[in-house]
Amino acid sequence: MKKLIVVDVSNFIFRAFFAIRPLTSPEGVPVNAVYGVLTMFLKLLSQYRPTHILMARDTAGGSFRNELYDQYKANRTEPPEDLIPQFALIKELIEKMGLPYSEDNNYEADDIIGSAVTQWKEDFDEILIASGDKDLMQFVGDNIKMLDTMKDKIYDNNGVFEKMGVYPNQIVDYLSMVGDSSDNIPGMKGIGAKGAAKLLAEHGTLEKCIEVKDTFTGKKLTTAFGEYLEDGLLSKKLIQIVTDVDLKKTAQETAISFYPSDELITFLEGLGFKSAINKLMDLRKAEYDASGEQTSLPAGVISLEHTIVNGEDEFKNLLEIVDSVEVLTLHTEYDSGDIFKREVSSCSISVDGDNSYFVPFDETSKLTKDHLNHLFQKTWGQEDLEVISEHWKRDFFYAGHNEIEIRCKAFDTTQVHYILDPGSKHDIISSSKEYFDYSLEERPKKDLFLQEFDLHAKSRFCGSRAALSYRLANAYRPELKEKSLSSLYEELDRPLIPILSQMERAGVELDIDQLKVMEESLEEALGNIEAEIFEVTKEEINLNSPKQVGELLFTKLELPVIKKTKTGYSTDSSVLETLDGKNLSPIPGLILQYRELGKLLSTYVKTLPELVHSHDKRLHTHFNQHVAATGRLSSNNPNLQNIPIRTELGRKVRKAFVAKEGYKLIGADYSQVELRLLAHFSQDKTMLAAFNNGEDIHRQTASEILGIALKDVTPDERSKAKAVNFGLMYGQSSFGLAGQLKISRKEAKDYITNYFENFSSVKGYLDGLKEKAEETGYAITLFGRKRFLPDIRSKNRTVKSMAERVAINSPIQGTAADIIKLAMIRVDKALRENNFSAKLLLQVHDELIIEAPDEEVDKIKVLVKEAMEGAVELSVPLTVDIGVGEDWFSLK
DNA sequence: ACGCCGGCGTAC
DNA sequence: GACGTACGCCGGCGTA
Repeated sequence: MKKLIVVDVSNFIFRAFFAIRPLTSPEGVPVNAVYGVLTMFLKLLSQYRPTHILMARDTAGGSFRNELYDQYKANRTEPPEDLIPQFALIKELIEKMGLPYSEDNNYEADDIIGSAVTQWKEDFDEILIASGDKDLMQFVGDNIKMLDTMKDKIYDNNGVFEKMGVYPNQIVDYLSMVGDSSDNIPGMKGIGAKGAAKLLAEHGTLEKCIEVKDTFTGKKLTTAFGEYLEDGLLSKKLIQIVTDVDLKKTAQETAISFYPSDELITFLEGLGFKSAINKLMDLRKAEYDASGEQTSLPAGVISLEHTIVNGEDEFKNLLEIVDSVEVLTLHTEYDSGDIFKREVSSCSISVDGDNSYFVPFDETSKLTKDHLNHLFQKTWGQEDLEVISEHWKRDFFYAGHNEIEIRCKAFDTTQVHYILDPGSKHDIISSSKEYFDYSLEERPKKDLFLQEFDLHAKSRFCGSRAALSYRLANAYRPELKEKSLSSLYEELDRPLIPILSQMERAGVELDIDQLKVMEESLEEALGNIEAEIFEVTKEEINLNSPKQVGELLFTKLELPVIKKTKTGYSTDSSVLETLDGKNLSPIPGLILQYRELGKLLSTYVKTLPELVHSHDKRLHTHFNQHVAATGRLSSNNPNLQNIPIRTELGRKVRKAFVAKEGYKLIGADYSQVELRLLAHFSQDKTMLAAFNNGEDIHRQTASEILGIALKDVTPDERSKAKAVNFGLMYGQSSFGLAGQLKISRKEAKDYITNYFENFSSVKGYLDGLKEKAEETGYAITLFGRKRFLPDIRSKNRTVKSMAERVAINSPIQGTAADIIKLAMIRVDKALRENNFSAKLLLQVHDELIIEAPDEEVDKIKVLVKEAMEGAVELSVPLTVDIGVGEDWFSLK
């Protein structure tokens, strides 16, 4: 994204001089304009973040316009006495700051600006003209906008029209008629702002007006077009800005590389600018990225205005504003944490990133539910409107639950930020800091849902979020394009949002009675194990405390220390298993049992029933789409993506996840997606053949690395091969594999060596991933999802290796995540199009759980299998296993 | 009383 | 130093 700001320096100087109270340097020289200009420059850099800048300066002499018209600027008095010495200081300031500038003895700053924006239009994605001079509005168009830094307003085509009553291409004609008293441009006497706007609205141009002037009636108009027509034509010549001045610079040469030099600091010290120096010193501490570009800047000032809308007329007025725009933020606040009972307590709308309208709908509001529904219909209900929100999934949830139709285009700032940089934070406070160095108010913790805030505080809190969301969306759009991530958002992550919201609404039925039975038996078993342990130790400790368990095992019982943690002895399951294998004491084995049961009890059996919702007696998890850096979903409150399956006992928890009466659960899981992706990406012949022949991949792997026949592979050999397969995708070392399989490092190393000899292309592929990531700075999935890995260029070997493992894992895990997201969209679409009542309930990374009425089950099985297997075409088949049952345990 | 962190264990 | 991505429980410790 290349963004040029062209600064009208003289304009800045005069505005700064009059805006800032008189100041003098330690030496007694007036410096208020210098100070003001410096502040404006810094604000420009931090708030509008240009990549390029050009300071357009006037020179001392007159311009060609004085030859054209001796009265040009004749009404200008000399600049105020206090300002005169400051011109040279500002010139010096610009040079000491190293800001690119341009000037020409025969032309004014306006001409430099006109020439720059005209000649370089194609070189930038966006150009802002920073000036208060209306004349310059004539250049506004496609990617050129006018920036008023004093009011923090940006005028595009429509903005110019709103302010002036005419479009940018009519500005010259407009000013020719109206005149400009500051430059002593006469205009046509008798025509004012309204008259000119009206004439131009009717006839388009001054020339057209002249053609039809004989039809004009009214004395003023006829005199203006008679007697004062020449004035108008002369005015036009004076107003027209030259666009072919030789700028003596290329567009590239305006790139900013601003770093506060010692020289600049000394200069400012001489002027006595202490606070500005502090700001600049902060800037020195700011981070610089690999290319030397600044990644953070000193605090910018964004001034926002918030209007409270709490009456019929204001509401109507707001609806009119809403009607007139194509994009807006609608920030909703809800009144309770109960997802089914919550009501909207307020809406904040911003249509420009500067102003917000706060519409309360709580008990203090004069507006009714009808108003709210009307507002939703005008926003969420509009197909051609883009609505920005920081939490669209919540909005979809509310809308779905309340049968409000959403037809607009959803711009989710949180999700888009995640796509732009999945490894970072995505909340609006962090993003506002990151992009604008703007500190949004934190949500007050204690005052739940803002109830205790007064109206103004609420409007400020919500309104600033709405405005900043708007600004963020503006900043994200070009970045999405630039990073080629638009279609990922539009085709994958955005369509998934309403689907996730619908899954959360659906929830899953939990058989609490079953868990109660399980709870009692677990409690009893735990009591027994505890008693057995204390029987031996003769001392009661808290078995849930790793610290106390460590003391027991290694201090009291003096068992060999296997592994240490940062804080002391490790007592994790691998340690306990090792100790148990040595038969030195019954305690390690008992603690293992205690841990397994305790985990089940505390995390699942006791906790899940507490989270069943009174609304429908079902569990409603939250699926998070912007948490896992690879592109996976995550689930919380409760986490339904880590329900036990590996141990016999743990797996029984799944019996409590049941289909509702008359329905079945359908489980559909991708078979070995990640390994299939490894085969596809690496194009390894052996691996491709294994999958294409429908072999058991782990058995096949064992056979290859051990050099034995498929039929001779033992279960133990197969399980070791499985560990090798998975380890590879995580970038596991021989050390790690050895530790996991409890074999020697030598043995582990041999496995890996044998693996790479037999699957020769895999090694090349994995090494290629690391190299590619180091070269580009990111890891990328089949669908183009990028994960930026600055650490991969680190000099610290540990840090670098970590990034390399991520570079290996992310494309595989991330592509699998993209595939199932696409599958979910396909499944949801197919269910809808065929009017099935079956619903998606859960996603567990490579598995979908659907609840279907008994009579739909057979059709849904076919539909889901097709939708999932056909999500993407790979070099190996992508197969899905389907099971149906009354509960999650019994899927067959 | 509350929050944060470490250790641990569950899933894919 | 050594296996990727998550969430959540518990104990322990520091601060209120």
